[in-house]
Amino acid sequence: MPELPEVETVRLGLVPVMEGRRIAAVRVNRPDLRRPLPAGMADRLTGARVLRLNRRSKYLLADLDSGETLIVHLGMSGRILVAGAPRPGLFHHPQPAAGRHDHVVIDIEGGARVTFNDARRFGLMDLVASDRAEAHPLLAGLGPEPLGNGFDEDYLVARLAGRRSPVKAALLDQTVVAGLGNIYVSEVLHRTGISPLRQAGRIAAPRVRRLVPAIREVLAEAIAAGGSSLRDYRQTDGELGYFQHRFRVYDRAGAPCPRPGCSGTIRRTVQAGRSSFYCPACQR
DNA sequence: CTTGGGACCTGTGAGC
DNA sequence: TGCTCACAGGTCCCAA
Repeated sequence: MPELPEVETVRLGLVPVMEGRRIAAVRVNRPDLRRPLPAGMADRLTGARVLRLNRRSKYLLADLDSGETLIVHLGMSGRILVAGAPRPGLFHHPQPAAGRHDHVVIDIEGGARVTFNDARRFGLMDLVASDRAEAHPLLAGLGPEPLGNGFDEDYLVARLAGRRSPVKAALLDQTVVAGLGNIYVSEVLHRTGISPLRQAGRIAAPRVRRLVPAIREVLAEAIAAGGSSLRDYRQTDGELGYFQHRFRVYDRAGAPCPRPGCSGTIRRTVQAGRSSFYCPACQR
């Protein structure tokens, strides 16, 4: 579900309710996510103050004043929703009913309630010492942030050189660049006129270089749109993202290619078990 | 080392 | 209405 833009949108929604605030209470309804929740998580979180909320690739990282960092991944179907708590002194204002897959509920001092909901339970949480967070096995192997300084044209040319896998797979490889997923790879390849089927190492360098600004553009536009909502994904206030209305190829099999002057038809194919969408007429 | 395939888990929509 | 199948924003593990 959530790729980098969706996770960044969630982070932006959580910053105002979590940063600088103390965690008042934590309830775990189901500890068996993709991996078991860390031992004693509720106790280790309770009372800690959130210093800063960061993102690395598709991971959210909450640095706590306890010296630990909470790592959260949303998997395919994970959501984080924020609700205001009942206001003291007022007529009782009930919290929204607990949802079917509300696995972890975090109450923030001052009244906000942050709920982690994940139907498929491919998401995960872990707690690590903050000074060793980057070395965490989940994070250590990640490639550069596509919106950061460590990602540029020369780097990508070098990383794709010699690769025989399709460029679709190469861009989904989180050690090459961290944060792209199935939607945005398809969108980037359409914008650059590169077929997802093309072998990564056999794309001329000038075309590889064009991928870099295209990746940055697509991600930035999607973040500005609050991400893409297909099924599960919501912003933290429950609103849908709206970048799905701007998809040029993803989930649009049979539709005419939106590229000006192109008369092709969007096609769906399967690569490594995942759908790819592209225009066979203008993507080569 | 790289690459592909299956596994993990639940929900939804299409087709019969 | 009810069943079955395909498919879904991700990642890990294992075999070739």
